[in-house]
Amino acid sequence: MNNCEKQKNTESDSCTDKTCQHFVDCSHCTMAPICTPIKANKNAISLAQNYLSKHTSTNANSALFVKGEELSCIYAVSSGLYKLTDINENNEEKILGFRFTGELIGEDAIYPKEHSYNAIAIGNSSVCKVKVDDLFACSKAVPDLQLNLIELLNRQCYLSQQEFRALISKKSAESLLAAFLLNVTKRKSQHDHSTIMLNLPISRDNIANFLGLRRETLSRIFSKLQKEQLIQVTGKNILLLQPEKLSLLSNI
Amino acid sequence: MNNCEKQKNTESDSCTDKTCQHFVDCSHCTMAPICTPIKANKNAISLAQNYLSKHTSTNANSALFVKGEELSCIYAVSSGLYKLTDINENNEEKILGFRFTGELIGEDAIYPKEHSYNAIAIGNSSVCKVKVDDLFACSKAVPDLQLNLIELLNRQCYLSQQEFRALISKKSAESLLAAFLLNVTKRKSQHDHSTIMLNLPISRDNIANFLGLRRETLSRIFSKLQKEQLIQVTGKNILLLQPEKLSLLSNI
DNA sequence: GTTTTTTATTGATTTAAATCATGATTTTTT
DNA sequence: AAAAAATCATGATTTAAATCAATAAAAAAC
Repeated sequence: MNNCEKQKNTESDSCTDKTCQHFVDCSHCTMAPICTPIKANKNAISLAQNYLSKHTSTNANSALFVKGEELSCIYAVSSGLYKLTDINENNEEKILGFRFTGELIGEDAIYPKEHSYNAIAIGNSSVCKVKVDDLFACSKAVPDLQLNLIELLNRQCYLSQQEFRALISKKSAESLLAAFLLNVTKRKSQHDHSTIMLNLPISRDNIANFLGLRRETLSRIFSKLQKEQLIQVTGKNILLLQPEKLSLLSNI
Repeated sequence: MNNCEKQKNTESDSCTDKTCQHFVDCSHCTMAPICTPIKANKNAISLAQNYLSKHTSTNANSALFVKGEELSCIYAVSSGLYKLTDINENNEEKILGFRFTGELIGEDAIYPKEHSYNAIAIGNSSVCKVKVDDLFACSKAVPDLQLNLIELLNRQCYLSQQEFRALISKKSAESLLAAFLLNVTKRKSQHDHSTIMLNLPISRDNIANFLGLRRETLSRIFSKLQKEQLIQVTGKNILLLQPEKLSLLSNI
């Protein structure tokens, strides 16, 4: 059986598996829809042995995979946070998005069969992974699995688009930041239901990079929103004092 | 059999079917991967009757579907061009993307089962459509169909992301336009292999809207690029005189 | 073919964000 | 615990794009 399952059964906060540093609860795992149909189908179990998710961790600032790498697995973040990046002509990093706990990574490489970005851990992080070849082979035998897979892939496609949309309707720096904070809050709340207290372990530089702003500009906007009592920043924690006002701002 | 097929067989430039105004060649259709496996499988034909693609047209400035509408079909553009839009608080249109011949529309609604944007025809346009419920039911019976479907959906997800990336990585108005022209050229060349002569029936207002620029700014950039001999504009036709230089511009 | 409406260009001015510059915090290393 | 490095904040100045304004050119309507 998969490592996720093992860890869940230990009911422990730490993990005996050397490849794993965090407690993982499969019952809330994003990839459950493609793991559970297998378990209900005895004929499929042997097929599935190869693909069922394995848990592995990535050290802070290390790559889970890099751009150009051939697709072998798709991943679901089980702890921590990853940034998706590309390097431009001038060797500068451009951040294309972030992936929080419960979100998929690499699933958008199924078509060109090659990763189109680098996936870098922000802080020590971990993922569950499934081998795509085995997954596809197995899904031929288990119709329910296929439909779940399609929906799972589509869900991430939808989330990625939402993340982009917050950016391209771009108007002022202020509305960009407001939209970003709301987008992240929404995504994180799917998992931990903390709607107004955001723990955001992303550096200002990284946020500015993603939003296409200069660090100085972002810093000024953070100060402005705080002065106007819309947010309260305490280190990496951001308290959204008036989410409705932020929402108005994000739409202007 | 489906209407696409019929039209192909007529070998005519016009179509007797009242719902159809254009010649359609199924052999190059984006949705062929989900139509052809069916035809090779006799048992599946009866199942497939309901979902196999139907050809329908949309008048200029009319909606193929609107935001919030429940997902019933996914579409492949067979002629013309659609814009994907949303309406903001101030009742202003925001263009989220364009879909050219051969590209899918609505496929990203599979997860929330509800369209997240309006699809509006730019000029008289047409699509092939497949019913998703029937398609999914049928794909349970035909494993090859499912895998093709996954790949097809993922391909569009990839293309959509490329379209967005052209927007978020760039800073100056000039690099935005350069990236847009190259992105569109690339996408259109997949279909008609005209790499440097772009027929772009999108108004300046619509391009500016999509790029997040003001019409005046876009107009100035068009003039600038033309003065610098990078492009030559003749009405709706844009000749990319120096694509390499545009590419350099787009990366700055 | 002419008028009306829409769409596109170009100039002058204002403004929001970038850039330049410096110091303050925070984090990491030793 | 001190030193070094990285990150963050804020002021002064410059700049690119927005805004305001006025035509010009194309489409659409008559």
